[in-house]
Amino acid sequence: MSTESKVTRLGLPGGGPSFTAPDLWSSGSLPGARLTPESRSILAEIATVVRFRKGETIFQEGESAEAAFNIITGMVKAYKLSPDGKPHIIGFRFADDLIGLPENGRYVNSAEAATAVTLYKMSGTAIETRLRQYPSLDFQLIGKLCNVLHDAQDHALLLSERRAATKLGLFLQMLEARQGQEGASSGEVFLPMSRSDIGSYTGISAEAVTRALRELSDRGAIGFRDRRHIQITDRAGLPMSVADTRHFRG
Amino acid sequence: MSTESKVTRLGLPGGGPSFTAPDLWSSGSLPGARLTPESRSILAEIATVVRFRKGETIFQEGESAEAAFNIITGMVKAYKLSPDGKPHIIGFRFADDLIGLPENGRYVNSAEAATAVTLYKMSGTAIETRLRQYPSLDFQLIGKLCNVLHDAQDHALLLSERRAATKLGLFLQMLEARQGQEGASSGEVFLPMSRSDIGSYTGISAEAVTRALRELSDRGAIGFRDRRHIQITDRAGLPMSVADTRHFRG
DNA sequence: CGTTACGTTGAGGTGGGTCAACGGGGGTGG
DNA sequence: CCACCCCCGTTGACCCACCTCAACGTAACG
Repeated sequence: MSTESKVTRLGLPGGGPSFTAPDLWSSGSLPGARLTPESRSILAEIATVVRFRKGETIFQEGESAEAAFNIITGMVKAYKLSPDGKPHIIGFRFADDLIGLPENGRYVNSAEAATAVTLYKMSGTAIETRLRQYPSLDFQLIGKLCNVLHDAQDHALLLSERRAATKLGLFLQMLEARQGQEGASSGEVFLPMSRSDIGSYTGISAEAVTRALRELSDRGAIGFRDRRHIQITDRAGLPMSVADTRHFRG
Repeated sequence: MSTESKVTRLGLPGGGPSFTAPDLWSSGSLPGARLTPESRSILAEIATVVRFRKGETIFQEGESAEAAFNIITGMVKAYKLSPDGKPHIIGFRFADDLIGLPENGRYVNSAEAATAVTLYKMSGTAIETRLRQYPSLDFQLIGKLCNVLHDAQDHALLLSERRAATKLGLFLQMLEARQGQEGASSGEVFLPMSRSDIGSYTGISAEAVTRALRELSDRGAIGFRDRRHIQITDRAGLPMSVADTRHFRG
């Protein structure tokens, strides 16, 4: 299923795990500051590089959690199973993101490779040992967790919107912010995932995704370069889709 | 607005902050294990007790985060503002819960006292100092964060459900699990919050909350003792509200 | 070039939003 | 202690946005 290659401490591509960790109370450094070289070398001792092909399952909800992962390249879909058994996407994870954090020894969600991905794989028990030894390390982990938590809360806020166009507007803003971190904020958003995946994340059907994008396009808020590349032409117009369409009463 | 009382290290009611922290990889102890007496006394040094009356704001999204809070008694509503300015409840917090965790020095959501509440208030910079000194302390904090994150993901899963009755079923299950931790799992759920608050949390209107509860009642899944106390009479029947009502095609 | 999955568009049905009206309970002031 | 009031909860009526299904167009893959 997956290829796994042992690497030496010095041989890790990119110099070892590098998930970003914003500050907590002291807002000194910029959001997105990476692990210190020191921390990275500590984690590099226990990291291996693994690869998954598109569509492969990385881990599943409820499984005994033996390792956490740090994405090097590619995109990962994080999902949970609804009570009726259908999967719902709870997040898209990109380079530098940390996935596979457990609770009580078990994964709390599933993860699937949305594209071909390469990951650092770190044994949980080894991480735990290192955390107890190096205070600065888990301090950065706490910051990362706050970041993931923030994402989850934003997702919930998106899901509580009623109109499909508003959901898509927020979704595009989220993607732009993510992609803008690592390049010029060109105003163009890349959608690597399918309409169906977007629907699963935003809580609407794939058809409604198409129609909502068309609505935003008709409204002049966005433009299409192709089906996977969207230009944001009116950034302020994205979230306002609720207020002005609101049907007033006589 | 709020009463604040300095307390000595030994004088803290209950012996100091006591938020629960489940294990990460090593699933040795039960979920809900509290801080060790050692950790609590460390935090007790920097904790004060504060009180808020029902309806008072504890902190607001975007404010400079000077302190984190640990609930002693009462219930707190955590909410965020939608892009259109309306508040959406993202969680209900109870005794032992930790609130006010910041990102980049600012609160990421607002909190309001839903009942009269008493809290431990801990200065952020003091916590940060302690975390750097005592590795075991922030290790427990990491566990707590995973727990909060899990809650946020469950909330998102609830919001992605379409039928109101299913949302309410999941909501009742969540409340029962929370309340069951600290007492006999009597099958009775207490709803301290208003219908409107439930609607805000589940993403539906207050009227729809009433109708969904009635639907569950008609279905035999729940029974009413009064408007705030619900008996769960068919636990398995709560989540199935989607599948069986599903309109089939000919 | 065939096959398959994805994307789009259209038509019809429905769940829940919205508004309106009423009932009930708790708090306040007389 | 009672009267009043205001807010919460409930119920009904109507309508719209989105789900569902179906059909077709299109890109990706061998």
